[in-house]
Amino acid sequence: MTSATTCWRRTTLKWIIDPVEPDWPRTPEAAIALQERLRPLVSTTTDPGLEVRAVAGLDVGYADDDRLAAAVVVLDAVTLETLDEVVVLGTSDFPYVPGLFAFRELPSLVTALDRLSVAPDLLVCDGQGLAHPRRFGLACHLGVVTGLPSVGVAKTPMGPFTMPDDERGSATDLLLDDEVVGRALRTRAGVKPVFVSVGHRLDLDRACAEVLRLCTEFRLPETTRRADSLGRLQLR
DNA sequence: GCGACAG
DNA sequence: ATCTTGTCGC
Repeated sequence: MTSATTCWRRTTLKWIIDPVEPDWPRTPEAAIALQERLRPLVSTTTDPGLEVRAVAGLDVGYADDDRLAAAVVVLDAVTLETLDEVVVLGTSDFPYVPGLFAFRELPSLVTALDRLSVAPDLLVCDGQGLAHPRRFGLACHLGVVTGLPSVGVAKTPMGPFTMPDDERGSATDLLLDDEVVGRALRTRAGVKPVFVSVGHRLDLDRACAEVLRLCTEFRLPETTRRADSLGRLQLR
């Protein structure tokens, strides 16, 4: 059982849901059951007073063996100055299964988040949020367990989509089972779009606006890029 | 049944 | 995810 409304550890972040203990799934069946149990907790509305000052970028890099590096960077949302960084070395215990991606990366990411000394206002995750077969991708899972607003930014879509216009900022709906689950967002002209979906405590418009704001120079948000290079560096 | 399927 | 050279363009 997940123990609700208790702190997992007492640090910068207070965990709304016990993130991994004691019943962390070890089988696909148990993982799907946990997703379906947590899915109703997802919120798609933005707090009226939400101000994103500190943005966290999360990414996991893999080595040749079964080692991985979970990296979290916290940036000033305006200046993009680094406020905090944490890297955690771990192993991949759960196989990569589409739809269960979170179970591979979430434990190490949670450990990294727990070691932050600056609390972020928003989590920018490398993967899907609601654009997921059970509407509970990595970004939703991280959002729900931390209680923080979160957004998923994926490099490839889960399903078919229509290509947005070439202009930066243009977007098209991402549909799954006749339902809008996110957007294909052009973050830079002449470059493939990214696939944005709500994770938690955010509406889709705001999610896209926050992502666009972080894509100052490249296709991917600066948060994701920094976390990626930090993890890559630590793996060597 | 078969293929597709975030990283 | 990761393995990689060159190449086009700002």
